[in-house]
Amino acid sequence: MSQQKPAAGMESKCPITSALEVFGDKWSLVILRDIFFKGKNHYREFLASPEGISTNILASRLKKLEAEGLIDKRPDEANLSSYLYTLTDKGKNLLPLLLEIVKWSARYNPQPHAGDNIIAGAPARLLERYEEDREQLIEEVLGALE
Amino acid sequence: MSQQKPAAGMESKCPITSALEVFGDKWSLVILRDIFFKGKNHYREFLASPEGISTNILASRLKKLEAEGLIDKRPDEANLSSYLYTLTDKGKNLLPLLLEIVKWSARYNPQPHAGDNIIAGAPARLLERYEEDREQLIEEVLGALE
DNA sequence: ACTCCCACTTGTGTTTTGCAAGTGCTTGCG
DNA sequence: CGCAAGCACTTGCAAAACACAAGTGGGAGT
Repeated sequence: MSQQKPAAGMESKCPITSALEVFGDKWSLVILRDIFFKGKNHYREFLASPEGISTNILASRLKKLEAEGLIDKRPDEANLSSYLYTLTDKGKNLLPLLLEIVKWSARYNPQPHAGDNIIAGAPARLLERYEEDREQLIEEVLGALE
Repeated sequence: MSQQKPAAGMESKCPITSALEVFGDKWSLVILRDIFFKGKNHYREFLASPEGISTNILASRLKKLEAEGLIDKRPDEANLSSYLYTLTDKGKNLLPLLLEIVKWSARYNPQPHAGDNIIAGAPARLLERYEEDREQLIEEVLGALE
């Protein structure tokens, strides 16, 4: 079920192409960002993101991300009528990629000033730390997910 | 500063969202990959990639990438009826991001064996070098673009 | 002048996405 | 219990993006 294999008879693909098949769409990385940097875990929280993902697209993306093994879905013990979406190791290992995106974007697509989230709100400090001590920053962000 | 709610039509965007608006589609990174790793520079070369991009989509992506300042378009001095598409500095600085994708993909989406391109063909060696001496690898790939 | 090659554009059908509304299960409350 | 409210979706339909095939116009070669 969680096994990912190249379809039979399929041309072998380059790493970039196969990665794009997993998260190379408009919404997957936004969802992962919400988990990594905003501490979101619920369907309703992803829906509330300012980008405004549609309910059907969100549902299908969560299903796909789970099928690809990037996230796990389980009942929320604290609220039995809802579910928790959390990163698997495979998903967590996308953090360096996300940080490279933030780094590039901070350099070339500077934003005026944003409010209430770690990456939009404090990219400069985050990136400073990224340059200084990348590994520890990664550990720290991952630690905050628990 | 005061926290700013996303006002109608003018919400401040996070670095990830704004980056995805630039290259977060099915084809942009494939085109950039062709330039970075396959040394391609012509419309017809991008068209010949095994992924099979459509002519209209390729044209629109090249236009968009140029508009975003990731690539330059200029006449090919060696063949005046065609154009060269080359990376700008802004585009070149996406290399670390591409390499992170390759790294993640090599780890979690392993490919059997591929033929004739640097990343699909020799990801292991490339990534070994990435771990050992990231900066020099980046310099080297960029140097090969000249 | 005629034919290639080249970088596109145009037209048409299909797939993906966006939006609004609805569904079914669960929970809290009188 | 009965009922409303919250939750995670699903469904139906319109709009947009995309794939595919064909065509266009300019330049170069012969």
